[in-house]
Amino acid sequence: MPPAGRPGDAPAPISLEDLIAELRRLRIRVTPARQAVLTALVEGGSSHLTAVDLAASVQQANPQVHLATIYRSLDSLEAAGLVDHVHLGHGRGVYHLAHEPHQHLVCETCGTVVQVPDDVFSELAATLRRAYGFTIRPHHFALVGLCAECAEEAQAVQGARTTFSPPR
Amino acid sequence: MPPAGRPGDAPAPISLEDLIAELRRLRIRVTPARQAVLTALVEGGSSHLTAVDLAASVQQANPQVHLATIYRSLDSLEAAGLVDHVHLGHGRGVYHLAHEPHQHLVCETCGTVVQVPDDVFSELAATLRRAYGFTIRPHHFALVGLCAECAEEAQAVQGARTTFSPPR
DNA sequence: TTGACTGCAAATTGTTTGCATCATG
DNA sequence: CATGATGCAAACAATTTGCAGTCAA
Repeated sequence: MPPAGRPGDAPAPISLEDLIAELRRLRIRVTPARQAVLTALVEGGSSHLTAVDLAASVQQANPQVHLATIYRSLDSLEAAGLVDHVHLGHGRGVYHLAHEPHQHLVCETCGTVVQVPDDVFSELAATLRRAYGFTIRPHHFALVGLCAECAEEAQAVQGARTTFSPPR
Repeated sequence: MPPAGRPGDAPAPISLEDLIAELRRLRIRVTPARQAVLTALVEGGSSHLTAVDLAASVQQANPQVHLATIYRSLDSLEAAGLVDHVHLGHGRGVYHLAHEPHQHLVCETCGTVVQVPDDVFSELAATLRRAYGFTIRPHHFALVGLCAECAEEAQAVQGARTTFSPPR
């Protein structure tokens, strides 16, 4: 098990060159679009970028790259194992480099994303495998709930109907 | 948190009448559409119905009920706390009566849904609250992974590129 | 009676696809 | 040079919304 990261750990440094080398090794064509997407992801650090975010970023350097191409690039990069995408909430997916598996918690009130190290889930994963034969791959969906702040606030407003309005 | 159900509990029997009484108590109008949606959900038992499934079911008795109305009914029933919806995978949401909180595991290969009792998560929930101040509300998203069968199969095919193709 | 609910059509959002063209390996 | 990648427009699926008519309380 990797050493448990603390919240706020710096993202593991992976260079664009490494990623491109990896593509070459996998016999996956290194195209401008793919390079641009990877660049945007590397520059994005550990942030959570939607396809549209990535398109905006990519298009600063390559204005002609179409959103559809972004999606296709992401697909191939994901198939290659360089990229992961996660669903943070109703619909939109976000992408990040796959080199450091982590789980996401999203606050359904304010949209804050908390990253937690993978091993927090190891116990649950073991339980589920034992009891249900099910192997979770938890990275693909965020866990939804309330961040510290919003939970506190919710306490305060206690009594008002709890209508969940996740940021859309 | 309500008292945790035991693993394997039968779904608590809730009658249409109870649900409608609840609506009345909450001063929420009892309309044909809402009754029909509740009926479909009750009849559906513990299955996971999409809005379209529900529309089909509802429309057998009330053919004029529009899908948009199904969505609006579900919204109000959910706001009232009678219904929950969960995202099982890319996009589509499924609805069920809210009387028995449980977590969903979805196999990303075959789409099988496994329900697990809430209390399997209590430990994780405690950990996350302690370490991150985050209160998970896990019902809203399914945990994705591989069911026993598909995990086995994946073992067999080991070596082939793992391209995730969740049933869409 | 009246405000909440409904039907319908049309808009939105996020993502995918067909096809002709282009460029990597 | 062949295959796979791209740009574009158009298709898609799931969900939401504006509006005018209808109905539960």
